[in-house]
Amino acid sequence: MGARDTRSAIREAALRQFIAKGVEQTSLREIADEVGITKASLYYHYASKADLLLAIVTPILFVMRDVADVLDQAPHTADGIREVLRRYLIGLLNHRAEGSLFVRDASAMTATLGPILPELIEINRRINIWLAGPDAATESTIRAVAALEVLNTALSANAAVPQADDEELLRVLLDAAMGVLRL
Amino acid sequence: MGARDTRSAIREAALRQFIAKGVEQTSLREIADEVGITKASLYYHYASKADLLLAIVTPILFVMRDVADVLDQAPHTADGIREVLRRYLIGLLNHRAEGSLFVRDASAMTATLGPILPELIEINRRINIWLAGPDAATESTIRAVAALEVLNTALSANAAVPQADDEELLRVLLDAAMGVLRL
DNA sequence: GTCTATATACCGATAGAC
DNA sequence: GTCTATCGGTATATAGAC
Repeated sequence: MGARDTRSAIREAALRQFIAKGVEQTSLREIADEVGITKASLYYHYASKADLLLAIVTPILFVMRDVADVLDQAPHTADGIREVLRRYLIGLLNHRAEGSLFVRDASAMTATLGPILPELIEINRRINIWLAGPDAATESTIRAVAALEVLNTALSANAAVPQADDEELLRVLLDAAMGVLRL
Repeated sequence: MGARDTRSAIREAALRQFIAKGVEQTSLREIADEVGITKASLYYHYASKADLLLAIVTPILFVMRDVADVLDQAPHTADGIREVLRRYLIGLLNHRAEGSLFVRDASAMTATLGPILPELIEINRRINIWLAGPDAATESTIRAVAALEVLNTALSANAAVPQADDEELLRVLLDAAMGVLRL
């Protein structure tokens, strides 16, 4: 097995166990066991547990950057807002496994992800402010936070609504989030 | 300081640190230090870390039981649904500190809360099914999950929307959740 | 009830042979 | 790249004096 394959196998085993048991509840030995190597060999591929976790969740950072990049160009109209929400939701659906780590293990993320966490928080803040709109009334801000929460339902929908396919999740959650924003 | 006071002080210090740093990232020594006793003394009051965590989050179990108890009596009409959601949301607002542990540290909860977690999951499932209604179409189920997610926004609203008071959170989130359910 | 001291175990991480 | 062996640290939990 080449280096690329082993690295992938490590990330996949780690992601699976992180989701199943939690980040802190999963030791590097357990991950190595699943891959079929020793803990010391795992350290050859990833310098630390934080490094491994970072490699796993960076796709989420890219999704958020992608959304942030269109914020200033998108018109703050019903269609513009729907387009931003759609982009956010599609990104989550494409990376729901990695994304679910953030909601099921937010404490571990905060404790471990030094470099990228501030950027994620800042992007999230920007999206919230943009969604709330120029008036920035308290009610609008609450609705903006709640609308994103609706989209985050995509991360746990597989467990709660297994019969729903991605197209239906996209359509229903997008419509529900727009409703929360009263659009 | 009597036994009752020490026990309360332990729970309060633990809750504060669990929220600030996460359950797994908080050691019993750190909790004992904040209370001003030693770790060994803490063990006199709580038999284990799991025991302490259980004592902290049981109010949430009572809230959920309270909601579950009215499910079968409440009519499945707009008014009946609003009343169930209101009860759920008021319960969360009254115990948002304890409740936020479940969303920020769900993995630790799963790993630690043996006895009560199955009951919480079962109640959550019952509420979802009741909310989705007798048709149980996929879209209705998705909307039910998303509506509860909107209410859960109350748990993080203090950080995201500090200027919102509880009355406004109750009014806006309840309205938003009803909107998600198309009522 | 609180303490000091300790048992036991596992963790993340490293050294160095192959 | 993978291994064996180990370091240093901290965790939960317990024993027993006061």
